[in-house]
Amino acid sequence: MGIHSAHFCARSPLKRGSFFMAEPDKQRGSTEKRGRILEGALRAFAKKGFYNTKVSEIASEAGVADGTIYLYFKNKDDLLISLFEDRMEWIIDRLQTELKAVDGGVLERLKAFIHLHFRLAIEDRDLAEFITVELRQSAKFVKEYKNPKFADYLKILHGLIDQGQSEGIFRSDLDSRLVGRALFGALDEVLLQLTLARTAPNDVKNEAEQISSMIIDGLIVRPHSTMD
Amino acid sequence: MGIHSAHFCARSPLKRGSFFMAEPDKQRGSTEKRGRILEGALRAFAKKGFYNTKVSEIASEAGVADGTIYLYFKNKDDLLISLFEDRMEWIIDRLQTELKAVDGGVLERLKAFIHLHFRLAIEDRDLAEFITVELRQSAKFVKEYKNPKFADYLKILHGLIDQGQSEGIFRSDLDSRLVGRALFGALDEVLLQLTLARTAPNDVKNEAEQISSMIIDGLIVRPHSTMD
Amino acid sequence: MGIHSAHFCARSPLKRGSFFMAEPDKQRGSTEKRGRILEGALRAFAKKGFYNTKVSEIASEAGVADGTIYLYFKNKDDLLISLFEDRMEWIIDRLQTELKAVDGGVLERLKAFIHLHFRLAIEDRDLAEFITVELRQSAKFVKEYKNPKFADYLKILHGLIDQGQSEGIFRSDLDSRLVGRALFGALDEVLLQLTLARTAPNDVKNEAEQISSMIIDGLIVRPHSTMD
Amino acid sequence: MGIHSAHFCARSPLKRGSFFMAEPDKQRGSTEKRGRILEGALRAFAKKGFYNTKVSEIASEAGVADGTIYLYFKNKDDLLISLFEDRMEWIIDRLQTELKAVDGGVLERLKAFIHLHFRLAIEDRDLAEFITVELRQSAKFVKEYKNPKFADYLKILHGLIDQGQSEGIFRSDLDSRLVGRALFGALDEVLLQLTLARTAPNDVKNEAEQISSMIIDGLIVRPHSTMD
DNA sequence: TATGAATGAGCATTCATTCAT
DNA sequence: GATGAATGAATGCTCATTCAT
Repeated sequence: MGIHSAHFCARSPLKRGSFFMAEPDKQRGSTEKRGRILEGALRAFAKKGFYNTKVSEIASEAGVADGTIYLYFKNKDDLLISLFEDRMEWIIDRLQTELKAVDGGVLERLKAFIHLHFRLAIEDRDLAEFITVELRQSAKFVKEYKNPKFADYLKILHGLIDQGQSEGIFRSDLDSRLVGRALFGALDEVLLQLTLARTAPNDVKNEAEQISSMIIDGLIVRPHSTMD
Repeated sequence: MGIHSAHFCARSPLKRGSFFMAEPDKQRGSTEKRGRILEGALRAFAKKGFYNTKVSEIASEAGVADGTIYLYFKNKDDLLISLFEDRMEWIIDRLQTELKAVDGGVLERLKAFIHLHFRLAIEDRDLAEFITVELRQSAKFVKEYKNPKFADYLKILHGLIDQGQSEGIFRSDLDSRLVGRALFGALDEVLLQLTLARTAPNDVKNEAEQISSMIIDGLIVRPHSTMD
Repeated sequence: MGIHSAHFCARSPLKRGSFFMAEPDKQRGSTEKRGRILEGALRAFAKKGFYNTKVSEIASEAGVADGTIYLYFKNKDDLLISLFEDRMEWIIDRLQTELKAVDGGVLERLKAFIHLHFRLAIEDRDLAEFITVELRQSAKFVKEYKNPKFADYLKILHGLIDQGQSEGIFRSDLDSRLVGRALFGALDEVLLQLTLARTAPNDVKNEAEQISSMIIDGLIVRPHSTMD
Repeated sequence: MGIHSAHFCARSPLKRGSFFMAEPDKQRGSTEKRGRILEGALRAFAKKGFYNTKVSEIASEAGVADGTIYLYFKNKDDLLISLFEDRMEWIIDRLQTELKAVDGGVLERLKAFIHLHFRLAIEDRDLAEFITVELRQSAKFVKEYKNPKFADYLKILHGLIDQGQSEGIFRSDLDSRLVGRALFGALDEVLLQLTLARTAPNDVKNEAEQISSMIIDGLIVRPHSTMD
């Protein structure tokens, strides 16, 4: 994981900075252990996939005992779901922060969205592999989990499109939810290849540009649409 | 499976053309059983996913004994891979046939490709679910399977883009392989939603139009690109 | 199997030499097939042991279909037992014939017995391995089989000792059944080594001499016994 | 198993000698469980043979769960091999201890060896049955196990013969390894009968005397050998 | 809290036996 | 009789989960 791993823990671990180490310590110790388990799970799931990863492997990646995992998570499924929630929450937070900082209109923010999507993947390959590969399976087969955080993620995309449409920048003959889906699918599939092939960061940036260009050009209003 | 199931068997089931039923009969008997098992597996995998499907469930879906499966497939992994090969082969055959029949240029053929992609999904929902959900996992975690048939599929898409580029119809500043991937990703993700939501066929057609329109418009050469 | 294999089939396969091949053919065909299965089983059991040998392996060794085996034997256990019966019967026949031909007293016949025991093992290594390795297991665990043919074999040995005792040549303070057992055990164990090590025939003869000498010298009446 | 079972555990169970029961406790707990499993396996193998014994039967004999067995042994084969190692080690230890205590020459020690051999069998019938019946099969068919502990056992016997030969007490025209084998074979076969027939201890002692006498008299140097 | 030994339900796979041809 | 595809009961082993310490 390395340098960036701490960034990926949504449950802000130590924002208080109290002067006393008495009782908060235990709190932090716990939270830190929970975080270690999630990191271990991420690493393991990225490497071997959810179904091929043993709970004991996660434990050893995390440096805790098998049983400890069950102090923080109900079961293996819950661990997977929690990992999604945690990472997606972090991703969403970051997306929103960075999008807010974008200086420009909807078009620039959509481009920023796409570039950030790829940038996150470069920063944490394990996370990228995990999400690209496990998201579909788990959404469908891990109990009845509805993956609300992923829905939130899509809502951001969807919102951008909506806004562009109401501002008259994007074609309004397209269903914004559909466009969001398609865009996510395109990004996700390309990312899958990038992570599996362990493409170099520079190339990744280039690919992001291309995807961005291809999609955007298809979305902007123009005199003669090819809509048949 | 129903009406269309027969269409999805790549091993052409009736090659005989002889007037006598002498020896082909035995051949067909076992080919048919192999086919039944593949169908059962498809149904079961679509319903519960590869890892949650028991071999005995596949057997009972197929109407054969558990042990029979091992007469036709080495193990559960091999069954999954064989199912991919078989269905992808069939899809590719059909794609090629229908694309050849398209009256028009590259643009029309790309549109036809997209429509056919969705049409196939409507014809066999189980197949659509199976491919959208299991393709990624298995490509990565089922032994070292490299999924050559899927590569063939992508090659068709990739070839269309290439041709469009050399004919000056599509932007040549885009990497055709990347575009192919992105397009597949968009189609696949949208299909995933359609199948999971069990969307009505009419809406599917409409969605295909939109995706087609959105993508195409981004690919054609126009005076002012937004390429940043 | 080779040259000697035919010798080991107790059910005399074709001693008649009739001029007509009409109906005897079927008879002989059957008997011959039964013999082939027994030979295949012997080879397979010698190579991999009863429990590690699949019925289908026996079938393929014998050049028949799996199901054919069940036309001649009730089940796998029965095949094992029949093989014992058949081979032991043959061995016993040969022992009795050769012992009858021995020119000399009990002492010479006991020596001949020991030599023949080893000689048979050299003639058919598979048979030797089969009997040394499988006899104990099967005697104990294959149903309630009491191995009457093996009892017959021991009776010959036992009878020789008895006779020697009543003739005053062998010590009569020893239980003849016990001596028989011990002698068989010694021969059997040494043979086990010989067959596993694939010792050359010449050495085998030498070892037979030694065993014979060692045992005999302990059995004959002498002025000062070490009986404690 | 009963009274004597504890004796048969080679891993010396009480190495502590400390006054405190602090840390050895855990150690002993798992060693004890390993021991219970070996005892259960011995009982089960003696009763039904290796191939007819289910792992779950061993578990229930040992009073542990099926899975527990795999915490201590790699698989069923490993359990068998471990059982051999453990029991043979114990037997060898005891043989060496008792032989060292023998007051007398090689002759007395050989007699002691034979008597101890039988005595051990009476003390633990299951062990006797297990070794007499399973030794051969397993040596040959359980993986590539070479049974080094059994080789050690034979070495003791072999060493006794060697010593007797160099002291001029035993005939030196016999190969000591061959004599060792033959002697073991005789003892083993007689033991097989004794255990299967559940002979009374008194008779066993008598039989040991006879075997001992028969063999010894054949080994000592005498003016007129029958070596032919 | 934390541990990790113990549990036992669960499952892929095998293989002796059957039976339609 | 002969075949060998089909059967399905049987079983070794795994691994998520528990719980005594």
